[in-house]
Amino acid sequence: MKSVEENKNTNIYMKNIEKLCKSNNLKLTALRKQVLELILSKKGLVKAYDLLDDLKKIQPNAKPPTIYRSLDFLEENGFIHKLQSLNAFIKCAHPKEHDNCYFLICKKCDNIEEVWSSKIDKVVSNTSMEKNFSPKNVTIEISGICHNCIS
Amino acid sequence: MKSVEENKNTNIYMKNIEKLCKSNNLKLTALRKQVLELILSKKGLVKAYDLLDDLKKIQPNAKPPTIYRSLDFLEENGFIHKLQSLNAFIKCAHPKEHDNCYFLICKKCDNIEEVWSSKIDKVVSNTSMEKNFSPKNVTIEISGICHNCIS
DNA sequence: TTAAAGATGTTATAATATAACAAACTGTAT
DNA sequence: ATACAGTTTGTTATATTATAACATCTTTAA
Repeated sequence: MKSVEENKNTNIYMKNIEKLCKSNNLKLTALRKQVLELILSKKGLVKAYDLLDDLKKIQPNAKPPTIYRSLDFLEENGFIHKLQSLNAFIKCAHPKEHDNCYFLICKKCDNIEEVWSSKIDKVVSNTSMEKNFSPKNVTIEISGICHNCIS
Repeated sequence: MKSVEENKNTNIYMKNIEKLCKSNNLKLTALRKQVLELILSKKGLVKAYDLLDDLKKIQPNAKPPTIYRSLDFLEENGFIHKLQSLNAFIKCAHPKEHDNCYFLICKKCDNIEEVWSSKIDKVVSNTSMEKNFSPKNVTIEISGICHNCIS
């Protein structure tokens, strides 16, 4: 059961996404919206097939492609991130506000912190430039122990 | 068919790995060595099941766990890397010489460059420290267009 | 209004990875 | 040498993650 506060935050988040889709001419269809809402309803990470199970409760005929297509749409447009090292998905904390971000993944409590840092961006673009490499997608995932779990 | 030069490099590489295993008290068994040699025999990336097919030519009874266990050993000890965004493996360019590294992955020619940079290391450890996060494993994969493919 | 593009439905299968238990091997203390 | 503990490998089975291919429906723009 979600708290009133959480529902409120989810609503604000969805309103923002709807606005962003409108202004970017993106089609947030009923299905895509439903999938995103399911992702938001989780505290942290979501696995594709867990999401599929959830979706099946609403749309019993949902199949893997149903989920993966929506995930593709949401990821391409920066509303969610895929954590490559975990084969899992998570909502973007600040959709359309920044390009690259990185993730601090706690091995103990599974908490994920999405961090944005101009310093990281700068280092990535500088080191890429040195190699005459033109970066498009940046994956930075750091697993370790978070502040809550360091005793 | 590999050139004389490539074979020579592979031999030097393997000698180094053998030395490292000896000094670190690691068991480079025949199987693990064989798997590593198969990885070295590829120019760049290797997929686990391609490797399995290769291994089957030598050991017809090899099964997925055969490969994955060896890959685990090789990765744990820093002799190969797993590219999380591609579900693929690649030899480590400088085994035991540095901790973290990152990868420039060309979308056009599939070339992978392994890069080490103290600047990246510093930024990762600094930003982690700011968040009171203790990093253990760092995944940095940058896909884009390499210097050869930028026209 | 109709053709083209895009989104979804559906079936099937590909690709990646691990669990669980048995057997063989390795090192070591006795 | 021997027995035992720990590690590695063999083996069967299955779990998990993801996409191909084609049909149908919807939306959009000419």
